[in-house]
Amino acid sequence: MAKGEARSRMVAGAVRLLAEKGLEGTSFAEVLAVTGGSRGSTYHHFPGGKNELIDAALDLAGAHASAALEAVRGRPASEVIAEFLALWRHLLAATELRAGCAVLAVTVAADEPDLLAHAGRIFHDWRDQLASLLVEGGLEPGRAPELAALTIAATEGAVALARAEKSWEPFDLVESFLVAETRRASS
Amino acid sequence: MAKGEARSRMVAGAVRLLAEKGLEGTSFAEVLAVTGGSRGSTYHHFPGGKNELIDAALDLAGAHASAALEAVRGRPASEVIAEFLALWRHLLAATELRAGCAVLAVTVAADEPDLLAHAGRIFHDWRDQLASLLVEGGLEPGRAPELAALTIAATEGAVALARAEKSWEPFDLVESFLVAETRRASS
DNA sequence: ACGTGACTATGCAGGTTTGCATAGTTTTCG
DNA sequence: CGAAAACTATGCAAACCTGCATAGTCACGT
Repeated sequence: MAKGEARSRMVAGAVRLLAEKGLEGTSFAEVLAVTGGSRGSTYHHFPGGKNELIDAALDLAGAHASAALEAVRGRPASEVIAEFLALWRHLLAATELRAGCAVLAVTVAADEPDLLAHAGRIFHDWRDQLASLLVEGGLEPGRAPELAALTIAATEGAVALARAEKSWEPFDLVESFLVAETRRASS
Repeated sequence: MAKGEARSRMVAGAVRLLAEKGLEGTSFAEVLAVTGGSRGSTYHHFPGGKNELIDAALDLAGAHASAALEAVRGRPASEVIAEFLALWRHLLAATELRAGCAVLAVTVAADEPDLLAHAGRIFHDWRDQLASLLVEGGLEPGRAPELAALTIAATEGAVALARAEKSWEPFDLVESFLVAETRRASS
């Protein structure tokens, strides 16, 4: 195995487990059962213990969405919003509505203030980045922070509702509203 | 102590702990530390174990919001939306942005399908009830399911973002948009 | 008064989790 | 080649959780 690959696989596995089973369901034992690593090397890869694993997973999840958004910089605002929703649609589809957002999972179960603050930074970064993309996509600058916050909040909630209800309906309704509203506001 | 009071107190304590510490943070030990009951009587009050406690907590949390909504039946749609948001604003204010939604906490951490389905039923009931209130409040019936789903999803997300960022900004932005949009759509 | 059901008090068993120790193996690089 | 660094393998301790057992106490109704 290449250098550091075991660590990377564990971090990716932690993101998946956070999304599907929540923070407490993301134990080292579960992560290793998914990634196949060795129990004894956990504190070699993560001297900071579980918090270091979760921190790395939050960064990976945050960077994943951030990179996907950056790929549509310059496109019309409604396409930017559609891309953000497509990210979550793919996650729901790939897991048959079983997975949600890893950052949200940490937010609602965080026992340590550090983890909660880390999740908060990622949400804040997403809002800033999305607002900037919306402005570049033709949205009136004064409305961008509002629509960015609404989109992220509504999408996170819609993913959770779809998971719990085991139905695409909440997600579909929220998606069509957000895309239509953005089109109206940026035309 | 009156008959059944210990049980009721434990259920209420479970709602608070779910909102602040998530599903796994809501252990019998934690609940009893908050409500003051006795460890030995847990399986007297809850023969079904922890799942019975969480089920009861979900019902209480669901009924609480449902009753508050029912109290504004007949009022204009924008006031109905404002009331729903006020529910969560009070929770955030009372806990200095530390608590969130108990139903969402179960959704993202549920290990048992039964608990997830129970959370889903509550979300679905909220959507149905809110849509009906919006129609009675003057909203065009075709738009009610969409606006109900958007409001619940966006509010759940906004509460989570506000908690994580320790800032009222996401909640304020989402609230002002939803109220304004409802006013536009129902005038 | 008395019995029954509701409740308390204490404790235990089996499992899981984190964090670490100790020893052995593989990889990498000079 | 040879040594250092990276990694594996196994296991252990302290803490926690759930679920239950056992015994004792209180309250209420008849």
